[in-house]
Amino acid sequence: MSCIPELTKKLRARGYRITPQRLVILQALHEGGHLSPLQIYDRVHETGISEPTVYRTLDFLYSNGIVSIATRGNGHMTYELSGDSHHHIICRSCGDQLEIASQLLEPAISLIERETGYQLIASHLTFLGLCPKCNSISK
Amino acid sequence: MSCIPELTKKLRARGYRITPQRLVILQALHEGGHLSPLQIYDRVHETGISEPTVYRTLDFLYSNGIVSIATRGNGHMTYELSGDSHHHIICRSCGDQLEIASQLLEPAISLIERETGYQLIASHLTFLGLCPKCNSISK
DNA sequence: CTCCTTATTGCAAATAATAACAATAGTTAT
DNA sequence: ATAACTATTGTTATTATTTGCAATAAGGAG
Repeated sequence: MSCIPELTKKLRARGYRITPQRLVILQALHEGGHLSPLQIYDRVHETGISEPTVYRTLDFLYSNGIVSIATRGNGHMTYELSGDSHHHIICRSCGDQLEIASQLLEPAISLIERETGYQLIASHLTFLGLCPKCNSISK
Repeated sequence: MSCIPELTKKLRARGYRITPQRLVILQALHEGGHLSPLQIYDRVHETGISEPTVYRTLDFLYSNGIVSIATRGNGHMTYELSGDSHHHIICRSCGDQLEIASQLLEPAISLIERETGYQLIASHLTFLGLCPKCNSISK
């Protein structure tokens, strides 16, 4: 969806700067997929990047729609590159995860955009639910 | 949606226990609306409830669908009672919040439930977007 | 009502995340 | 290239959140 040159252009246009730290963290996310802040720190701290920078960079990338929060189970967040749009359901009982194709949500999203005037950034939503197995047990 | 007697019944059926601490925290959420863990702790610590208990109780209530995460701006989460179902859009640029009626999402949610077999817990979703004002500026 | 089982709590300590601020280094213009 | 402007970084210190474990108490059985 957004390759590096595109990204840098967009960010610079907004007055932000492209730093080695940001590129390294993007790279780590590219290689690692879903990662928590500390997992990212583990991967990059040998280059001299500090912990606060990891957190700040993730906030920054998140606010700019470049990474998304992939899961928020029990407070622990993991981040991943936005891009390929899909969503997750997590079973609140067994923790199982399932991907949802983005098409299932597209109608609702454009409806919301029309109703509210907002432009949504909805590349990775996470739903909480009960998987069929746990659902039948809990009855 | 779920009054206290109902709740206690449901939780006990699952093998959990109803403690004074849990009731006090529920009460605080009932009175306070959106609250962060530490805001809740401020409200209840005079009753002797410890900080870890606040966090653990919120996790517990969240896993059981009794409270929802209301916002996750910059990592700071606030919790609120589930129940009256509505959703939020937060403008990633100015932070403005808007409520979305749950009806807008209901079709998509039941579609997902049919497709996946999961039963969704989707009383409070948070979307990130750009409000009309910020959207026009950033062009 | 009393005993038993074990979920839940508080305490103390460890880890994760954020804030403040001076120093550094992208970026644009000269 | 060089200079100037200021976003971004690292350091240090602070605050927030989680963990381990012994002590407590909720809820069911007798």
